[in-house]
Amino acid sequence: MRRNPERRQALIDAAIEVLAKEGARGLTFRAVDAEAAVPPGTASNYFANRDDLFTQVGGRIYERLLPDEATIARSREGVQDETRYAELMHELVDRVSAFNSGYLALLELRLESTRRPELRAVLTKRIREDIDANVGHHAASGLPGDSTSVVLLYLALNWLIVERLTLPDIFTEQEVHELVDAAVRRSLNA
Amino acid sequence: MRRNPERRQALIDAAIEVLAKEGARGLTFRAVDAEAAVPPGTASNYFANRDDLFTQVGGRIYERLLPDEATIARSREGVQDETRYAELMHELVDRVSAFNSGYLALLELRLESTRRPELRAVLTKRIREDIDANVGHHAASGLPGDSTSVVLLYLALNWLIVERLTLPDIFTEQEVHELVDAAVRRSLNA
DNA sequence: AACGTAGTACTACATTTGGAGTGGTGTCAA
DNA sequence: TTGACACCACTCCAAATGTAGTACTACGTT
Repeated sequence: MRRNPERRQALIDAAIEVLAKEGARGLTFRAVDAEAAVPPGTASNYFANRDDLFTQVGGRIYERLLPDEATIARSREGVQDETRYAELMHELVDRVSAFNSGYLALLELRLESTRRPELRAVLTKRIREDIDANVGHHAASGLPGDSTSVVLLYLALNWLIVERLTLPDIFTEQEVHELVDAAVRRSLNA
Repeated sequence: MRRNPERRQALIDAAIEVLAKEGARGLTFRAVDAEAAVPPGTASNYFANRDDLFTQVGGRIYERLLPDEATIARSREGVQDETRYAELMHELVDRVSAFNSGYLALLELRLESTRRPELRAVLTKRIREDIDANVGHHAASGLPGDSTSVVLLYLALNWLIVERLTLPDIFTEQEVHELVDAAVRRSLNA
């Protein structure tokens, strides 16, 4: 088992792209090698088996989807009212949609996790933490709404992103925009 | 190309199970043969190629997820108020969750459709029709809320089902129940 | 009632594909 | 000089495809 951490990370990031492009079943050592532009056989040296590869990707993917420090800091600026909330949610949807392959890869992982208990455990942990962090962050921010608002928004926006990424012709850009606004407005109404 | 319609349907239904169990990449002629308990090579005779198989499954899956006539008729009975609406949404979530493999298969198809234009066209058409039908049905029912309510509910409940099917430990049964109630209540608040 | 035919089911096989894993060699740096 | 890693090549294995050939069944014809 090789230990070079940069190379390992590069392989995992390549695996994310492969997942998005080829699907879970297409995530093979050889495909990762090709995507990362390293010689065939390399991924074999870095991951014990496919299960291991999936689990490591599951551990990493979430880091890449979350906003960075600067973005989080920026989100705390300005008046924290409903309009601001909507603005933040638009940014969120755009940011996630922009890292297209990351989100698709996460969906692939979710489906794959129905067959891989270890992966499921990793994802469950990460996602629970994320939801809790969102609720906590919201509570501390002074933004309107309660914890149920946060979760309802989480639900609606997630599917909106799925819809946009998998079947982009269902909703127009305009409709997506209006739906984000409506989701914010109505979620906040306790 | 064989024509026996019952056999074809049995193969497609088997394909749905395979999709849910093995994922999109695992949907092979041989796997369908095995799942349908027919001799190997049979599926080859019924579908021109994998693309054809995907497309035909995409055409059928939605029929199996939609409520039957009796259920629709029943949904129109009684007072059509917010409480009733919530009741119907609980039934919806339970019904879809119960046909577990169907919903997972649809998710697999969505992801696969990013790679198969023909499949994407079929799914887009079906899902547009479904959303429009829901909006129309809602308008005629006398239930409270506007068309945006219907779509927001569609978004939130879809992801709630995804969450429940792929990572069942994220929300408890109790939380799922409360989220459905909250989603109905808040979506209706224009 | 016997026959012929068409469509389908079943079986077997030849071929292709692609991936896993490993061992050997080269290279670089401590 | 030694150890860790990159690179490359080769073998083995598993699985799927598509089709050719045979058997069965139902139905229409005479």
